[in-house]
Amino acid sequence: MASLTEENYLKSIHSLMEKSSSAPVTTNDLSAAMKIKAASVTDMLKKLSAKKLIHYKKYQGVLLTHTGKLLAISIIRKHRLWELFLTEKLKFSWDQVHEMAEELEHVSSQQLIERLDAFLGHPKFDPHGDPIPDHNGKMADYKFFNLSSLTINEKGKVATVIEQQPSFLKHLNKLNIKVGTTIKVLDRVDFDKSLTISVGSSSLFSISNEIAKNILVSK
Amino acid sequence: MASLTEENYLKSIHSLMEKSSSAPVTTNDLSAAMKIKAASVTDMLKKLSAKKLIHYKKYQGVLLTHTGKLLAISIIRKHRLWELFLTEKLKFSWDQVHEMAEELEHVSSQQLIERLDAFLGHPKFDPHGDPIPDHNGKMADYKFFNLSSLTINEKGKVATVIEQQPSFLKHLNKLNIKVGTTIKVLDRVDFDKSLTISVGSSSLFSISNEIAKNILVSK
DNA sequence: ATATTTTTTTAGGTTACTCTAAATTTATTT
DNA sequence: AAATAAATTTAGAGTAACCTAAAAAAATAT
Repeated sequence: MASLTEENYLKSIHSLMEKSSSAPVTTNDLSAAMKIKAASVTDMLKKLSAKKLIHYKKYQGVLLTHTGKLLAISIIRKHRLWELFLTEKLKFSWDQVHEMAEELEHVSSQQLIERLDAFLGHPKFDPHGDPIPDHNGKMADYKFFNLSSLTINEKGKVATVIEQQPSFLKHLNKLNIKVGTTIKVLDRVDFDKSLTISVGSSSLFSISNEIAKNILVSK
Repeated sequence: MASLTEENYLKSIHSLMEKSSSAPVTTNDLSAAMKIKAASVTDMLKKLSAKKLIHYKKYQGVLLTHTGKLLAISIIRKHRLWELFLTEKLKFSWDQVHEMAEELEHVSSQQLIERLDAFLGHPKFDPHGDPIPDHNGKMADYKFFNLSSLTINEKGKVATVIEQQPSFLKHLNKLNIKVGTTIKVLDRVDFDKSLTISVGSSSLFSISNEIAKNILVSK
């Protein structure tokens, strides 16, 4: 239906709309975000408008139509599920996966993405803490932060975890880490990215990056 | 380096070369196989020749150069690994996976495919019994057949299995099925594709399609 | 309120890949 | 070995997505 290029435009429009509090997205915004010249953007906007995926009036910027938004969200869903697959199953670190997911998200099969979702256990957040839309496009309208991304002395409240295996959850129990626990990052070892953290108001210990990157916190 | 389209041409040339015992592949062969008009094929052959991926002389057909062959094999490697991922991890049946793999094989990251290979346990054969090239491009030069693809009254000798989990292998032990065992398909139930088979010269019983499709035989 | 700057669009061009129709080369038949 | 048929290539054109340069509209400044 929509070409790979069209999908990328829709995705960019969506993400710019999210940032700038639902104001119309301008041609220049898109040009800058996508690194494509404004004149080319105009061409594509006409095309997307003809397909009724965006609302577009000359010189007035764009908004997604309902259909356009659904399509954009379905691409975001694919992107985030693939990112999670890459980190959780193929053991990539969460800073390596974006570009690969940019390619994988355009694989068209709907069935594939539903099976992937099931394979991953219907996850709610990607490795960056961004919510994964469900197959109806519904998702949490907030974002968490990866514990391993906090700066030193930053605090966070545990919101959810990525890895859901019993062995991992049991380990968290042992460390007294559960949803709602406040964690403060006190130090980070450059070599292996392991963290020294304080949990709650008392205990203080070190955890590996492997563990940290599976914990999502709110700030 | 090579575009998606170029990759598809190389792949087609390779597979036609395999079939027709290394005779040069003709423009018409490619045109038929790829469903692209002969005139367009000629254009692309010039382009691939300029890139030194094929040996091409007007009216004489084409052969892959060394570089071209390596590239073709690397795409086949990706294709077959993705097929195996789709059947083994996402539980697709082996007749559903070809088209999806056609898309996935063009995802460019080399690292991704190496990790996928490791995740799948460095498999040697895809769900159709075709050998999977290793990361140097080496592979077995023969093909097996999936037990579930045999026709009734056909016999096969067990060559290898796809699923390598201990629980599966233990089950095969119980059934007295091992590499070298001769299996004859006596009946197939339409409803669930389960098979009635005779194993060796004596026992006769029924196995599910789930099991059959993980067994590769030579005829 | 006019002049200037910025943004956006139009006009015309390029590249990759495809097509049809016509011309050329090779293969086959008599 | 010439005539015919089949395969292949050339020529010319179309589409998608991009570009630069120039024109037009909107926003900003004086």
